[in-house]
Amino acid sequence: MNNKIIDTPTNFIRNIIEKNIEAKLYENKKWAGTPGPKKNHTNANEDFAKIRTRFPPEPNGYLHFGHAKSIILNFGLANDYEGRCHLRFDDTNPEKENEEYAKSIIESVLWLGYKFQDEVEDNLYYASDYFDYMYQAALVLIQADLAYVDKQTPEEIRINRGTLTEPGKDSPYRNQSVDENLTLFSAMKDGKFKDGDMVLRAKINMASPNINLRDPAIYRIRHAEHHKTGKQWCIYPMYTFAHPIEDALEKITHSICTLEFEDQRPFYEWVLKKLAENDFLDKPLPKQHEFSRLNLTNIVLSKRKLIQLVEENHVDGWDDPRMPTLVGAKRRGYSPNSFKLFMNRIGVSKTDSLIDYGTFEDSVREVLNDECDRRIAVLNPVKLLIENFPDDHIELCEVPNHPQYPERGKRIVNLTKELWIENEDFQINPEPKFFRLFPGNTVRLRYGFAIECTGYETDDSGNVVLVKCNYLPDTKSGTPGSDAIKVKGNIHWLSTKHSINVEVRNYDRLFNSENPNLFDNFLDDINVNSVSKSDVICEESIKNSSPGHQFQFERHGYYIVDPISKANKIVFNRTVTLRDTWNK
RNA sequence: AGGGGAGUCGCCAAGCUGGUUAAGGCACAGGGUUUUGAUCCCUGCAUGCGAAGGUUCGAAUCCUUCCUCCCCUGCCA
Repeated sequence: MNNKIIDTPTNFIRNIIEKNIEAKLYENKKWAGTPGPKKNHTNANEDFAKIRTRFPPEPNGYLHFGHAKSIILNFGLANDYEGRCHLRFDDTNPEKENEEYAKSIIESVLWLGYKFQDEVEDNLYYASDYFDYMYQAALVLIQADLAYVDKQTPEEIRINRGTLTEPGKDSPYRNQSVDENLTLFSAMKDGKFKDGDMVLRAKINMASPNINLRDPAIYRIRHAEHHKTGKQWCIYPMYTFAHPIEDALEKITHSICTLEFEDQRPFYEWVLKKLAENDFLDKPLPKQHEFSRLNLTNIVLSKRKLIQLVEENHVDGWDDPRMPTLVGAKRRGYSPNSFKLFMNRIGVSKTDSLIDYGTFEDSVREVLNDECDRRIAVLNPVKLLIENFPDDHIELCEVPNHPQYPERGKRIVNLTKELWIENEDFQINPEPKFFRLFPGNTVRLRYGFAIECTGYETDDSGNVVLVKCNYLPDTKSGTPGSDAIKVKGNIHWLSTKHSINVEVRNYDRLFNSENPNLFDNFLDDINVNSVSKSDVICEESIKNSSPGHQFQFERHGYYIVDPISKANKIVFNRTVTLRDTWNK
């Protein structure tokens, strides 16, 4: 089990890294201990980290399952190849980002079990900490006549960019002098212009078949307050310009992103190459590699749609256990190891894929089977009366916490004359192959006695309200006589006098169809029955559990104590049911 | 239509500098163990690698043509 979580199968990125290491690409890689341009690193020692990767979220939302894939990939690579993985906030757009998101992101990465700060170094970074460097990098490009300030309106820029099949047209400002560009860019920085008045553009090729190379904008004017730098800046670098620089300053070796950035790679390389040629950055330069993003059935993972679900109250907040966010997963009981096992199972490639949600749930079951102690709960109770049982007798039954791990200990559950059993465990007229309770049949009360069903009572509408039985005195579990009688059925039970009520919340898929994104409006596909609440009977030992405690309710599934639980009312979220092949 | 990617079993995914019978996982089917119809353990599961040609003693791996799907025309990331 552990090995399945730790041992990651090979993939194309690991192959690249191994080839790079073998080619001694990073033998003389310098690292000053903190990020910086070439002058900071040249006299530093060789980097002790064999490779460096990074997870670079924008702090404008909560992390979701897709991010988990990236986190596990990047941190996993660093761990496996004696490297380091940086957590870097890509906060280059002041209008969308804030500290609350950043805080939650940090918590989620830690929750998954990854560290970016230790006694050796602190690798928590903000792109906004590099704004000075980025400004310098822009100046380097302008001075090399590789960037210019464009006074065209956004509309003009759009029109002159051309189309997918037609080349663009050069801006009338494209051949401004270096001095003019320097003056203008400086004025931009000093707040002399309004948002959108002008923009700094890289000078590459307006006729490139790759639209991303048609003089992309690299700096824009935004008179906005930044969550980290306040009002210090009114110009901000674009992602496409900032990202390669961030990577290079941090001496990242492998910059791993999703497929939609493939077209961007030539520009990523252009920026690095030009800045290295002009002595701003040192080698080895980072290399970008792209993998396909995670797609799962019956959920949505686009940030826009997740925001909509929350803001329009289709769910109860970002951490609603139905949400495919990491904060939601935590409440739902999807443990970090579940994610790791799942990611190892699906692998990393460049193929577009759509993975069945059931595959994820299977990984959850496999991990939770090991991680969770067992408890007893009767979800849908009906009374069972043991007619030949002494009225006030309490039989103490030893119950193991985990059938495969005796070292996890045992607990005592009280057996009495009147019990709760599962409604589904009794049938008046048993269907074929049903081997639980029915009149005349013998089953075992799990960890207790074998019983024989002697009859039942119904109410006026024919519902069974009481099942009657006799117990077989010499059959108690763990005693020599217990094996004397063989039964096929094994049902769980709880004493009506020694049990407590708890609330259980059952969750189902948030969307009805495999791919809600195919709907004109994905909300039309929402599953209106994705949550149901019920009161259930639980064994007494559960009352000392606190939020985050997770159990398997035997024969049912995995459940986790929710933070909204009160002392007198514990609330459980159902993580996932057990596999059930009975109905197949 | 221009550019960039991808197509190997129901779902993933190795292999792809050509050379044993095309790894592995999940799912599925059958059998065994089991005081959870759970877990666990066995066994089975692509003469086939998007299609058609070609090169070769030999091709999923090389060449040609074709087909399908995804991404790109933000002063978002």
